[in-house]
Amino acid sequence: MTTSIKPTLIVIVGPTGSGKTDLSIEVARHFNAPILSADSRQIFKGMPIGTAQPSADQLAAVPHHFIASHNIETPYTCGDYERDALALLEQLFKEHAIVVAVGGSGLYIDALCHGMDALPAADPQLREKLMNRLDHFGLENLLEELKTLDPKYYEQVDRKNPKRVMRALEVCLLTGMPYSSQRSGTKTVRNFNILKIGTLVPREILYERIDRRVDQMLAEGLEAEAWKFYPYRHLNALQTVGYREFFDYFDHKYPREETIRLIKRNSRRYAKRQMTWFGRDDSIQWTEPTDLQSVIAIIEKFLSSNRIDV
RNA sequence: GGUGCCAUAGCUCAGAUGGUAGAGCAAAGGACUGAAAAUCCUUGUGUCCCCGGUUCGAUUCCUGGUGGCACCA
Repeated sequence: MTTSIKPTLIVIVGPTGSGKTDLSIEVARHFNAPILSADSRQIFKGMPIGTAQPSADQLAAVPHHFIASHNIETPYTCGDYERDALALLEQLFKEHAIVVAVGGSGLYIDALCHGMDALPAADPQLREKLMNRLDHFGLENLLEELKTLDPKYYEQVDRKNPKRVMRALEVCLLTGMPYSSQRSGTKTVRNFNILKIGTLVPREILYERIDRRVDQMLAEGLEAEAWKFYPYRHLNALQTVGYREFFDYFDHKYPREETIRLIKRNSRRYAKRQMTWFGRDDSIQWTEPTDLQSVIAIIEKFLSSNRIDV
């Protein structure tokens, strides 16, 4: 007896190195679901080692979307992701009751699950102008204009963070309206159910795993992968842990040993930031990622409570 | 075995003519609406090796231990 056929998106989140990928494959296989990646870096082509993309076997085992699908030279943002992912989901839900989303990019997860406000996308020319102003006249100069155009946001913005200030100013200038007046602060309700599962690993163990994984990446040829991108190092896609440190190494800023230390350290710091981000989302159910049975139990319970027939 | 030097934060070390101490690195906490693996904010965590002595007061000076390093044997 099936009444509701509202499809379900199972969202697996967690810090880097916590076992999201392996878990997502298992869950996807168990429910015969495709995988939608929510990772701002794995989406790019040519970065399999540095971004720890799923292995060839894993990619063959379950259909994946948004893995190695985009070119590094084409800028891609969370807004693009929301649009593209929703369009894809609409297609996938025609064939599947369940889709598994996995990723560590908190903003992408939020864009997917709750939507972004209808703000204008970045305007490359304006952004360059603002960056020039920042370089020549300093952040104060930008803040002064923001204070005039959007006093409300000026009060709440992180005034030491150039990216925040520039984006706010950018929106004001692009729309002729205050940035703050266009931020709804509300979450879009999707026409599919969402279950968020977080991969919980004790920090000490996670950090050890990150260190080991970096060693593994090096053994697999991270340096050569980074070297290949050296000419493209200024692209946003390459502002990525593992590559940046090698770029500096190629510029002889520090020895190789230091490069490795920094990659490990920065990966740990990245994981920490992810934990902070996901930690405040109380809709996430945290579980031990290696305990597949309990993860499946959580999902089954959710499905039955939402009266979904699989 | 002898002599000398050292012992302070997780690590490397600084310091106070005696008033319970601070840098770098590491780390921790946080923010986050089209760059998000980005960007930004905050925070010093301490039996100053141990037992005594001098002193109003010792992590600081002194005796003796213990551990480490160097040199001489």
